[in-house]
Amino acid sequence: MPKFIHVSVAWPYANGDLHIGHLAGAYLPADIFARYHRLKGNYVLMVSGSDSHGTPISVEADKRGVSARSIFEHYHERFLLTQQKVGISYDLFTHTDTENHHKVAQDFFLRLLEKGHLFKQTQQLMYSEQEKRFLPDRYVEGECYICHYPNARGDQCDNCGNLLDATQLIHPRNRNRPDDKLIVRESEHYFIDLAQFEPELLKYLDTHAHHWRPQVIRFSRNFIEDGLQGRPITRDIDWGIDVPLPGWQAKKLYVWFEAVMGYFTASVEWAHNIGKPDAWKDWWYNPEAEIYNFIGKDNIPFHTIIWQSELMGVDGIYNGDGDSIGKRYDAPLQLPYDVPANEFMNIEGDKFSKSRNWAIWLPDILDRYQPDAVRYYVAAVMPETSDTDYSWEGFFNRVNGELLAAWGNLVNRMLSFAYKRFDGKVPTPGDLTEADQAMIAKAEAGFEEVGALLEAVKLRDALNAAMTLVREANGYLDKREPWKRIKDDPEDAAKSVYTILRVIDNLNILLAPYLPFSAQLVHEYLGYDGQIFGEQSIVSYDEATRSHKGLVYDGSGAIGRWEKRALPPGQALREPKALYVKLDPEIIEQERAKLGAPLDEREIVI
RNA sequence: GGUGAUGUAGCUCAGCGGUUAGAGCGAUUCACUCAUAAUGAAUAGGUCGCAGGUUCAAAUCCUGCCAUCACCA
Repeated sequence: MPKFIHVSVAWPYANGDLHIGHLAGAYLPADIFARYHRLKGNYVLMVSGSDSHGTPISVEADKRGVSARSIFEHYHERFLLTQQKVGISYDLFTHTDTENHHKVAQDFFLRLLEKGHLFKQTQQLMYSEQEKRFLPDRYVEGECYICHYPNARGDQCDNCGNLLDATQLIHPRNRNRPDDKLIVRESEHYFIDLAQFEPELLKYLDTHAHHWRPQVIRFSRNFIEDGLQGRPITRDIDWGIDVPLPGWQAKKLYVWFEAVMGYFTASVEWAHNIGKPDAWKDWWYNPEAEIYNFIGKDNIPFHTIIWQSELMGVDGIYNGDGDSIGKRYDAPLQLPYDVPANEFMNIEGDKFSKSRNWAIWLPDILDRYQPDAVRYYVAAVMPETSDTDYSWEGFFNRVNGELLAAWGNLVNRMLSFAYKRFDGKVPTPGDLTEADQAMIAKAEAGFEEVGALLEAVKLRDALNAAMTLVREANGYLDKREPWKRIKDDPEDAAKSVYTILRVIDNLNILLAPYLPFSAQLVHEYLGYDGQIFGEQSIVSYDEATRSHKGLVYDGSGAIGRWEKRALPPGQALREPKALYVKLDPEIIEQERAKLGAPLDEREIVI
């Protein structure tokens, strides 16, 4: 029975390009996981989108003197192109400024209000007399009341690192208008009453603890033990989703409150786009479905506490409960089954920093390196259990020494040998020797072994297991020596060459979730037609007042299956070419020299 | 200050109560030449941060300390 697998992927802030941390933290693990489940024949719905709201977008817009909208549209476009280029196979990658997202977020708000999960409270906030508005914390500067550093920001002090309350700063001032007068003023806001959900949250964590990563469970439990506070879900800003209440139009929904809903709203949008408006319920109301949230560790409480509370609070929404679509499942709204949060990926030993440009930008490196090379290295050092380090020497060693030398070379050496010496066809062997059969059995057993690791979201271990089989295949060849036997015992050479091609065919599927681009090439060199995976494309969608673009995946033509493949003897091969570009050792120093230096944005070419 | 993580071969890491502590890379030697000089085999290399404790048995559990880091005050 196929399973319903929802792959919810963290929503990137659309205020700058995607970098290697995004890829390692969420997008690549999600994509590998989704591709595996598609090969298994499961129903996968993988969604994400650009986070269009929030202060970081406004800050970037002010810095450049343009509108918030133009900032997020610019980066949304670049996110689409970047992720298409590196092969992140979203069923839908949309953004949070769609009419659909606005409406669903407002409906969530109203339903939470109606069910008594919200309360109103007055807050003290910094108000600008010149701008006639409440200032976001980042726009306020002043003397730190802890360490007395004179240029602390309203949200955090860059000198002592403490998080600050903007209203307590000594001599507060408007960052953009030195002569402005700031006063503390009261403003009324809605809060979500998280404490109401505590017993259910603890029960939820208990029932999932056995298959969650230990650090995710620990962090979530500590968060609850520290005491769940009401959290404000509205703000006095002008860029965001309107609070859907009379008299509240000047305020907006807080970005953290509405952005996590994107997993749900994007599912609803996807169903609408494919013309089956209630198809999303197969994941969100189906008790058999499994929802996985792929995020970075900085986001854990939002995805193990806050999002669950929102979902519990709106249970029953759009499920035959006063809506036009009707009921499809008689079950509560589904909570995430697993939140496989990744740790951080540092760069050459130092933390990522946008301001110092200590970063590896995806559009930049995808200009120079193959997507599968980047995917391979990032998967090999994926921060699943602890922080890891991206180093250019590591990239060079892994790509040249493992991806190219072990796997690419195995494919190349035997496909070209078969192509030249066996008349461009898969050899027709007689009875295989014991060693041949054992080698085939080992490769076939990989579907169980690697598959179990992938299902447990142990992606680095799964890759290691597949690469171990690659090494064994190289070892097998060394013993069977078809290049010698072709001279003295051609029948025996036919057996070992057939065996190794068949092994390559199987290993290629095991590696396909990691290396989708080269897997397709190997598939074709072996003489097969058709696509292992579906097609990605960028599509424009119109709503009543505006339109937006999304990255979508069409798997209808995909023929790849996670199962043993019996390569047909006699099948015509296609002339193989080397799969991977060999890296020059010079790149190590060249790339290191780029770190920390300013980098201009360039057009992304697919 | 509190909480938590990390500290294992030259490097990157796995192992988290039980036979002589493992893998990949790097080093050395040998084999091979089909292949992008790519592969395979063998060898060398560790008192598992330090000090105590629990146990028949500890890298693995407990306590303290040191170092590094993260989160929260």
